[in-house]
Amino acid sequence: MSDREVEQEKIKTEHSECGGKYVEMVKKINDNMPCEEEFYDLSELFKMLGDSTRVKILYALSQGEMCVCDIVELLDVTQSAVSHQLRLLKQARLVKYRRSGKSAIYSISDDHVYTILSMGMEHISE
Amino acid sequence: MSDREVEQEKIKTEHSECGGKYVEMVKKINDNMPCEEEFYDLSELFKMLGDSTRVKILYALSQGEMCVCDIVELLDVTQSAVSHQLRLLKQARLVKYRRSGKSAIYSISDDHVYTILSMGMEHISE
DNA sequence: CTTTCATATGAATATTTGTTCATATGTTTA
DNA sequence: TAAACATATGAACAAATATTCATATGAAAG
Repeated sequence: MSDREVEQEKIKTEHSECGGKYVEMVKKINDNMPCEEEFYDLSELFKMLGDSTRVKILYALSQGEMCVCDIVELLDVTQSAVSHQLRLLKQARLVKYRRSGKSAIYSISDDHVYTILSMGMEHISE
Repeated sequence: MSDREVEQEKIKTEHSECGGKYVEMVKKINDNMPCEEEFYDLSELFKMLGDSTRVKILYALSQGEMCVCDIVELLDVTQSAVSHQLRLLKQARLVKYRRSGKSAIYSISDDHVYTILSMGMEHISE
């Protein structure tokens, strides 16, 4: 009996306590549950959007590419703080950048980011 | 001169240092910038999705309503932890619940939540 | 009315995270 | 090459957060 089957048995038996109304459904969901890593990645993605400084940066960049000092002006945040957050956003591949002379020009890395942001904005305006 | 106008002047003058290529754009964006509160709410929303326990809970509930002990079975998390997280999700109005006998039955509070989740999942599978 | 089951919650703890400060890197201009 | 500017980064600190443990509440069954 595989670990998975053992787990299934556990659900069938132990779970019957609380009415058992949802046991079958839970069993079915359990079979199609995304793996740990997917949930981790998903939460990491949202975590990046879960800070107001970063969300402001992303909003700004959603209006067009700009350099770090533009962002510093636009938001009321230290250059250092912006730079640290940009590094995180870059690591998460939510933004990309290129150098142009003394400046570093940042931009949103793909449209998905913009879509998720808009979805969020739509949601909160209710 | 209003505070806003003073701010505008600051952008025009101080900002000209770094090339000035984006000054006009930044000025324009600054005019249409959502307020602090909106950014706060937006980041709070995403913060709720930015934890793997909560994201698992929401995924589970996206498959259908279920009681706390179902969630505990499905995820590998303590009943206490689930309960604490459900409280946060409830406060953020991402889930709602009703009582049924001894059980508390939770469900996703509206379709937006499901949409945002799906968007996220789509994004990470690249 | 006492016991049992399902859920909630407060306090404590450990970890994560964001900002600040100082300073380093890299690029242009004088 | 030195000075000025734009950005990046390491270390330290403070604040926020997630889990655990113990226990409380609340509902149903005996």
